[in-house]
Amino acid sequence: MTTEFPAPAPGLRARKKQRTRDELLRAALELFTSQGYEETTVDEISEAVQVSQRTFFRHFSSKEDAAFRVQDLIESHFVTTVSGRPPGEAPLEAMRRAVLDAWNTVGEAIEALVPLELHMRTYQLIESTPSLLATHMRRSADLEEVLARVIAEREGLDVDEDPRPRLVVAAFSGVMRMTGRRWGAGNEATVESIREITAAYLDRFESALAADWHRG
Amino acid sequence: MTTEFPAPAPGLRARKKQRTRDELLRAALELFTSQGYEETTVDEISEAVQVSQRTFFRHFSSKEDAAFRVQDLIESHFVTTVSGRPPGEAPLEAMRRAVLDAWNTVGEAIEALVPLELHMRTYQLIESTPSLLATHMRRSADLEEVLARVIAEREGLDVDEDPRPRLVVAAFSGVMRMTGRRWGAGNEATVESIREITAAYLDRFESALAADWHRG
DNA sequence: GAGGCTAATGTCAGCGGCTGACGCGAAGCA
DNA sequence: TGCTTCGCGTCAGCCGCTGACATTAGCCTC
Repeated sequence: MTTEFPAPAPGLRARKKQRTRDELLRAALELFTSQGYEETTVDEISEAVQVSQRTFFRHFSSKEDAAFRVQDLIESHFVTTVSGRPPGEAPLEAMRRAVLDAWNTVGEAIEALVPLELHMRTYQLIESTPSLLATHMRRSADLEEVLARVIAEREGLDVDEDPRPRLVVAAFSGVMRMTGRRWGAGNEATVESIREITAAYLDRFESALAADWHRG
Repeated sequence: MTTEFPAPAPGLRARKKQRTRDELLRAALELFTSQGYEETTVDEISEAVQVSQRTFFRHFSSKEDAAFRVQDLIESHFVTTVSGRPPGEAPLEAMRRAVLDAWNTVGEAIEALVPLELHMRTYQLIESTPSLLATHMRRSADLEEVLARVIAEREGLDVDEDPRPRLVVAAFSGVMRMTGRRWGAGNEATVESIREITAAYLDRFESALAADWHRG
């Protein structure tokens, strides 16, 4: 556990670097959420961490990059979880379980970067800031593509031949976007809250798909 | 027709202004499509029209604004057309007819701004430029909201009470986004081509919705 | 543990998008 | 004709972002 193979005990330099990165991220999100994204200057962020502006851009490719850093983590976490679902599950079921699972386990991973509550506020900010929302939507489209390929592979399908993987993912993503929006608009900025909303929407969605629409 | 109420015969100054605006738009799109959006400088655009950079920003709130000016026209044209459909038509049918109608009539309106073919190339550019695509998707979401309200009003529904308007519009928009993408990826950059693709996709979509899925 | 090597940061100069302030000259109007 | 308006040019400046070079502090080897 101390000096093993996959953990080559990062040296002081690496740790310092990581610390700077973390502090920059925290300061950025704190400033973004407290005074607005557009209103926050990269100079302000760097100054808050006592670092030059250039250093900020060495750690984050852009101001937006900082805003979406935690999302990166969450999304890759989700993709990994989906990939790990047993092959027997139907695609929608796998994604449903994966997203609920993910919300249970991703918390501590987030917490290692920034306080969970800070991320929740950041997400609300993304939903309410036009330029960030635009990027968020494009990123979601990218994620859909990745998911479609994962699902296609699970089912042994060619994503360019069979439209169903993309369709399932599109429907699922639609529901997820809806929940994200609904949650972002509300006041319950907690993980439990988003888990609940997600579960509720997915349940309704799936039962609506499965039910006989021509009966009650 | 000459000096009527809604057309107060624009004076020389107004015409000059309009001319400058048109030239700027054309030059911008021409440069965007020929050398790329990010690679084009506002200075280049202004210089091509022999005006100061400041003048560009007096006519366009941003570089992006120029890229989406024609889209603005098309979208408002489409919304107007939908609003004008007879109330008897079902929502999906109204939107289907509106979009096909719109493609027939919007051509000359576009042509009044820029050559049609230039707009077609611009659309393809939007689809293939990340930052523009992001904005495009956010704009589509805004348009969905507007459409949902139009549909809700047609049907005498409250858009915040009944989810169906938003659902229908979401499904319709999904199909439209798909056609836009497919068309943008292809080589047939003509209005006829996009009209054909649109009609084909909508037909398949509607029949898929209407058909009995449990029979061949 | 003294040397050189390297990686993280600071500094500086500069580009491109965008804005406010001010002045000018031409179009509109009395 | 003279006054007003308004479209435009100019200038200065902020902010996001980048390349180039200097500096220093961790590290690595002898």
